[in-house]
Amino acid sequence: MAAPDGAVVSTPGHAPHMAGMNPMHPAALGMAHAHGLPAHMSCMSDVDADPRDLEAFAERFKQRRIKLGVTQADVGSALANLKIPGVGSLSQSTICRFESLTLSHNNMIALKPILQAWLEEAEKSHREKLAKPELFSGAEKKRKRTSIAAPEKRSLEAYFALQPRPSSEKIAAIAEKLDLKKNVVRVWFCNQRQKQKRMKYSAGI
DNA sequence: ATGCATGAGTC
DNA sequence: ACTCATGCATA
Repeated sequence: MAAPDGAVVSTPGHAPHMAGMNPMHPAALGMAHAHGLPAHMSCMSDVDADPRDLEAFAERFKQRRIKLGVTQADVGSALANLKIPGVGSLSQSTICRFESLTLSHNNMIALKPILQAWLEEAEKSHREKLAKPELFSGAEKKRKRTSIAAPEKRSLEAYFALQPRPSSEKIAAIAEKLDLKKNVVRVWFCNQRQKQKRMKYSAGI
């Protein structure tokens, strides 16, 4: 259950990505600074939502979403109906991560205005519940998810602690040692690094 | 809710 | 080859 109704979606098999998160992303333009902070930081960014606001919003968002009896997946697909330029649908995963703040700060800031817009629309038309026509249900290619066993995972974490960015050669060596595909190891390191940058556990915020 | 994966944009 | 936003599949 993905693409709601091949409307704004350009590529038939894939939802539009939010290509590069520019500090001036169109979707993030509507939110300026809503707090009365005395600006005296060296670098001035128009779009600076501090973590408190994001945290508060994410929480209210989830609470109201549930109040409306809407699932994370519902929100994701409903976003396409907002017809916001450059904004298509999102997955349950992303909505979930937004609510739990497990996204990068920049990602949170880019998504906030979009989800805020949806929330307002949803609460406004609370009475007139619209039926979503589920268009396709074809049986497509199933991606398989490799599962790294605990022992291997522990080794990877140990390597990561020593060297978060191993060279290609090093990755190959690790892969062979753990009997894993080199690509699996490479992706694991990428994901591990990305994990460190997620909002909730990031230091300095 | 979260692990592994993809793809666009960069460097 | 990496980062970043994002998602399918699965626990």
